Amino acid sequence: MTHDDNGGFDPREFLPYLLNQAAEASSLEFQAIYKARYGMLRTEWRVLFHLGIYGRMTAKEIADRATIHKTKISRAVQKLAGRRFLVRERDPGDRRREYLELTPAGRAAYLDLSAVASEYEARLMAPFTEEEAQLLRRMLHRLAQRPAEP
Amino acid sequence: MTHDDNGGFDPREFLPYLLNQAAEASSLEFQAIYKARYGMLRTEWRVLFHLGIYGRMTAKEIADRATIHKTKISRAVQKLAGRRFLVRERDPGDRRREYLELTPAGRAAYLDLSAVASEYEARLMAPFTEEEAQLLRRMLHRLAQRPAEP
DNA sequence: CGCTAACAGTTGAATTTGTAACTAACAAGG
DNA sequence: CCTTGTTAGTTACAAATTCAACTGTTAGCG
Repeated sequence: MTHDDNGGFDPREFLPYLLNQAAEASSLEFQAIYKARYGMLRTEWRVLFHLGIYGRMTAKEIADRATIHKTKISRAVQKLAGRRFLVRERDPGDRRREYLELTPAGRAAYLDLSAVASEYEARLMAPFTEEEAQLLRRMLHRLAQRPAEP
Repeated sequence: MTHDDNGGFDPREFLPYLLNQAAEASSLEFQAIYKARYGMLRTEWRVLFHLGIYGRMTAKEIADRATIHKTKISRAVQKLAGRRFLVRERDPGDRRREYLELTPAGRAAYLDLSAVASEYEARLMAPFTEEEAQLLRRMLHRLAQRPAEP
């Protein structure tokens, strides 16, 4: 043997690595769609989706829900506002905060893309049974919880 | 309701999104370790691991096995070589190719990190049964297969 | 009040990544 | 040999991401 045998540890079976590969592969195709149709980046459609689903909210709220850094949100919001997909409105009660809301154009894009996402997801899950799919979701949710800092 | 209800579609349940969150959360802690101890980036430790496990091989072989773009490999190899974690040796039979091999320092880093990775993985999987863990792996492998282009 | 700390959001500079084009080496057919 | 095509690996430039510092605003508290 020309190399170490470290107890059968295989980097291709390392969970964070596997998760990464699956995540990348599974977003590739969908990414191509929102990029081609609306020139959006990933963070942009995430913001769009959050506003589409939950309605009017601030950048901070989106950042917390989606666990996206605030600078990414800030830049995504700028682009979406520039394309008239959303409007910003300062909160009169707390002038640091700014409410974001989709315009009709933004809503149309959201509806279009969420329909595509739905079909896409169905195709991704097609090889699995309903039980498997549910278990997968549960496990991913569990893994996504960041361990608390002391 | 102040927003659209799009057939119950929730971005937080969208599979590519969930995979991403889980992947990010699960690599965060480990990333901090190899970054702090060895100043490595993700691609760098992947290259290190591959060489540690499979021994001497070329950049192309690593790229194929790990599905990492060759430019990333190239830059990772440069950094690892600069830190004397690996040595490069041109193949006399085909002078385009270059064999990569860990130095003792590289091997030490690999052994250290693979031990950490092993424990880390065990902790990640601890909440699940053995059957669940195996199913998760199978599903991730399946999802990671990119659909063939026509 | 008046001071300090915290917060929402933005910006600029440094890193990192992605895309394309490039060099150097080999291979195969005429 | 000599073109044409392919491969391994590198580099240059643009795009995206990260990190730190910044503005403006509110909150807490002596």
